[in-house]
Amino acid sequence: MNHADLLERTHYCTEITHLEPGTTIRVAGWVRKRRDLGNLVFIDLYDRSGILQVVFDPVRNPDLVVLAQEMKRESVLTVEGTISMRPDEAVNQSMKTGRIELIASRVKLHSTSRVPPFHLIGDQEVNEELRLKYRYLDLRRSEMFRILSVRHQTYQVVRKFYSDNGFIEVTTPHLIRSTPEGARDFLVPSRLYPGRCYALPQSPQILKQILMIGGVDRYFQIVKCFRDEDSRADRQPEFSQIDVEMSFVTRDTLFRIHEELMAVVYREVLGIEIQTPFPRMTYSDALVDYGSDKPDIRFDLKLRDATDVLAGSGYQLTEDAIRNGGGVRGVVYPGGAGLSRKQIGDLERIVRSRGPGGLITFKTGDGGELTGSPLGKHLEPERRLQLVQRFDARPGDLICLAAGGFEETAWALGDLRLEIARRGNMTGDSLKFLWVIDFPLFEYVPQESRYQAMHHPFTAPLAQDENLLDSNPALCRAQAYDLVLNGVELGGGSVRIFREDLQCRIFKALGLTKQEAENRFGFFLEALRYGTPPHCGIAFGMDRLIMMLAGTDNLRDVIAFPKTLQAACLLTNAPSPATSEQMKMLGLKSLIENSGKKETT
RNA sequence: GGGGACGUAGUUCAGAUUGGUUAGAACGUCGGCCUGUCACGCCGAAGGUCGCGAGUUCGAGUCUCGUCGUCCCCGCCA
Repeated sequence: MNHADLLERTHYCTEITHLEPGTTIRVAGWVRKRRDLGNLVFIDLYDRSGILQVVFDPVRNPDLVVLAQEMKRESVLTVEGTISMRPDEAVNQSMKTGRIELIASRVKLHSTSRVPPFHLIGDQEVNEELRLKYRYLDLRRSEMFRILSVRHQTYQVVRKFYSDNGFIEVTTPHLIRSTPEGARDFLVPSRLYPGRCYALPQSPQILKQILMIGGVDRYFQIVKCFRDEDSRADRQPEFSQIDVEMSFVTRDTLFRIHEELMAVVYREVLGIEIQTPFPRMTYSDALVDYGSDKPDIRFDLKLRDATDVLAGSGYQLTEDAIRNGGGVRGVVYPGGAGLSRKQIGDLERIVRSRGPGGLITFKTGDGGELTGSPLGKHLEPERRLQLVQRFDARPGDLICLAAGGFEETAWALGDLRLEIARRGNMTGDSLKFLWVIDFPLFEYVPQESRYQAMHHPFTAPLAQDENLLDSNPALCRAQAYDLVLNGVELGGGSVRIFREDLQCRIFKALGLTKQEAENRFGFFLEALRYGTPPHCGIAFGMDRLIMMLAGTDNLRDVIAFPKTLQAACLLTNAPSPATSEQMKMLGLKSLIENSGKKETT
């Protein structure tokens, strides 16, 4: 019985548990599964809320049974029926609607479906390539809707929070002028100006600062950003940021506001209370203690320096490192003395990939004695004891040492520290927020023999380091900060430069001539001359924040239509070749014979 | 730009170390039976360019080279 007038639902499938048995309702959705017992037919109907069992009973409605028996998976229906309590023996405890069912009385079959190319139910892992190609089917899985829902709630909470705090959301353009430094730009060729291009924003950085000069005072935006760099599991070429800028406030006020933002988001979205204020750590301490600029402080495992203990041992690896101005640092692997040679080899590979020539490991015995490294032979009992004490190593632990320059050993041991914690399941389920502050203003690029801005070139130096700008830029620290959660960088920002003279000194330290600075940032330098308020800002990776909230480790899962690692969209087959007409209109000529790789179908 | 893993039925995977008859399983699909199922059950059937292309060989899913695609990492990502 196809009832043409049946379309709109009165309830979502699972939002009926409060209704009285006997109530007539209409639900609409997809056939997830059919169980045909010959005459009696059950259909699991689902919509975004979940599953409801619909009963087609030959006694009450024999015509409907025939229809139900032909119903394919993923067919689309509206069903009218009455809510009924299930017989006691037929109650399904594992379903939200397991105590009730819908006795169908009228049904409209809206559309049918081909057999889906992958299983929409069950725990079976599905090839992500297929999921992305048939994203609309993937999105029908309840887990995907849950994540979309978390994302939606986060957007609402964030917008309300800023609005309540006097921020206004301003939309900035996506077709902007390319400003060098930073990531590779996505370019959009101009038709009206053949040969010229717009760039898609890597972030609205300069525009939001100009909004401050424009007196907006408190700005925010949830905005798409584009960076033409290689992807990672936690990086997409196109991503969303919560972008913020505010005038006439200190860094501490910005911190307080955003601690509150995180608290509100976790409270409203997940019902979790988090503790504020967040601890702060300097970049320098982070590197020394954790070998990272985004330390995961859910566990301790601090790095320790053992240079003084080992100096003069006569062991070549460590002696060379110390002679070359480096040192020996290490981290302890609790209970790691039982590791096999192969397992230790895996650890060594992590260290080597960051630079140090090798990993020196000592197993701590019951009596505190050390075994397992040729370095041991070079150490007097006194020094061995010092080493054990330096690392607070207990019997059964493994002391892991790396020798080399400070930075390379720090980063290497930082990676090792994370691996040790991962293997030891040491992270628990806590949420550890952390501000990392006082980043270096510049980093040296050896290949180009010049400095480049670590954050971006509009970041203010620490006041007390300003005099280092000309004399020793490498030591100059910035008023830049990152917010880190459980070792994941959620966002970062800085106090900005608002004086033209200081901005010019920065450009000079970056090796830009007056002319070059004028060419690249002239409009911005001009703006700075017209009364710029002291201001600061921050930007959060919206997708990463949602990853954390949703508890997934794949950024693609929190984006409705993500790109692959090769920056392709498998659903739409973007990018696609431009037609010769399009190219001509834009004044472009391709150097590639067939406009690149073949398009897949 | 570099390194690594993977690609076999619609899906998830075996088969590859040792090249050799007709490439298997589960789920799904199709047909039949079944009135309380919910991983329904029972009986039966169909379904394969072993990603693609070369090469070695009497013979290649298996070995070699190339290529395409997906994932992971380094570089890169102010």
